[in-house]
Amino acid sequence: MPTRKQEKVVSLKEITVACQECSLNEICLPVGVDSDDMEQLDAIIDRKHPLARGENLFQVGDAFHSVYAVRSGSLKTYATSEDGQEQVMGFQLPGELVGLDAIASNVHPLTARALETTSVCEIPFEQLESLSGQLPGLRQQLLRVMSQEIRDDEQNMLTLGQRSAEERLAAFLISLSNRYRRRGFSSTQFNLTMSRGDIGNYLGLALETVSRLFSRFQSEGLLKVERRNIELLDRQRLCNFSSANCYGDNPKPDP
Amino acid sequence: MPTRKQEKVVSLKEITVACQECSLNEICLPVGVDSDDMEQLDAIIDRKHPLARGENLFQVGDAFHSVYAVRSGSLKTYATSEDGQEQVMGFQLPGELVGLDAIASNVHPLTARALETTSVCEIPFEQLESLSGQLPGLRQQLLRVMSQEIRDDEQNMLTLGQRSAEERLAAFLISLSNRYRRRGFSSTQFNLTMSRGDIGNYLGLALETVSRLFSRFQSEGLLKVERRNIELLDRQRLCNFSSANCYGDNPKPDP
DNA sequence: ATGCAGTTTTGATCTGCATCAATGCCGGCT
DNA sequence: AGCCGGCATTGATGCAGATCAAAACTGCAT
Repeated sequence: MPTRKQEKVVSLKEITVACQECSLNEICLPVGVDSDDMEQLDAIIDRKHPLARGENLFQVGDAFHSVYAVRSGSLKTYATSEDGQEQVMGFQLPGELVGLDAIASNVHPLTARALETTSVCEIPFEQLESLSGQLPGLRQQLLRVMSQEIRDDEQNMLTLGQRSAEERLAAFLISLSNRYRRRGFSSTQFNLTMSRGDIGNYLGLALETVSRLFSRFQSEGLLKVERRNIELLDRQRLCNFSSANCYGDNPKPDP
Repeated sequence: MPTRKQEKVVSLKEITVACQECSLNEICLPVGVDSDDMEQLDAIIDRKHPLARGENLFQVGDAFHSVYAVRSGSLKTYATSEDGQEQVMGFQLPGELVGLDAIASNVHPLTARALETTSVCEIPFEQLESLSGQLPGLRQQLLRVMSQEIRDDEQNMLTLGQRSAEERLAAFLISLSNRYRRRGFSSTQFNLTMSRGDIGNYLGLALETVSRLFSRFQSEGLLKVERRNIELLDRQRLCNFSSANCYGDNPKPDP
């Protein structure tokens, strides 16, 4: 996350912010839910106190009761195969939902771990589901969010299936950049909250390959990287590199 | 599909089968929907006449109006990148739904093409969505189906991200086998309705690699392959090969 | 400060699979 | 029947990226 200076000094006392006042309002579940309805949604949402870096929100095999929206910080989700190795499935930034993959089986198929101090909203699924029966806006939004997740996963399959290492990393950085911009953070300068190993694992690459590519991108003037701090210097060129469609990706420079 | 002798002689005249009488009833959307409710679901479903091999059900960029359930035959879904190359995202067998990835954007992000003569049920999404507001069973089932698709895509990411060519093909065959069994077909002998190229593309492999692996699996006594006809001879060993969890995969031999 | 553990970088080597190329096979069409 | 075009098999070669190895850096605890 871009700034995390305050993590240690902020009061751990829970500060309750209603959905209406939440700065993520516009990019979280409530999109498309009108304000009368939002009160009802708000009523079932539980704000938990923050997780420390390395703490698990839930683990593989845990019974499924709730989905979670990230309020601040970030998570990684990963599966563990029987031989013990991890496969990172995704990273969640503020405003994004986790746990939707557990609805079908009622058991979490992935572990969600905090990459930094992270707070989430807990949304009990049974209540969300039944509320969505009464509120068409909420129901539609829930379906849209799930559909988008399917879409994103398909995009990842494409990346893993036929992109080169360089294309994968470029696409990953552009995606992060877009997601940060959407949330009002800088899209050209941000902190990677995950390790090189996590990135490589997620992209199907060795961590050494990720590290080498960062060095090469830097030497080619595409970006500046210093440990986990990234500055994208030539977003356009990076975008071309990624062989993703970059339409509307670069509408205007950051504020 | 296992048997397709009748394709050419079957009457093209549409034979309407209500969901209640459909043999896919138990594995399609109606699962968990009681019979009173099913009549309502049935009323909005439109049975289209069959697609010929190579025909598209919908294409990239088409406006989204409906999701479809495969009744018989099979489809592949694929994206096309701007440089014109395909990425196969999945194969749909009878009882499976296509098009759920278009809800978020209202535009189909993939093309769905018939791999053989294929018939589908069209389910207008607006009606499905509003009906799901009234029928909790249907709503829950819809969420489960979407959640399962997210789950499956995650599984594919794992396969693409860190499995060897041999593990990928083994996992693919086991998955097909399971899906056929679920539908009441033989799980040990079936026809691949897709080309080697499609399989390779889907698995992130060159078609030559797929071909070589088939030959090798055959010489190792794992299976018998003759053109597109597959017979799994040692499902257990193949399953171990796939390094997927095979619990409950092999409960009993085929009838 | 100093030391230590985790992370990252960089270098050297190896290998699985892609790619290129050629031949064989089957099914459809005339 | 015989030809043609798409699909599949099989072989030879090359390379992107994995793996192995070691050094450098960062932050934390003493």
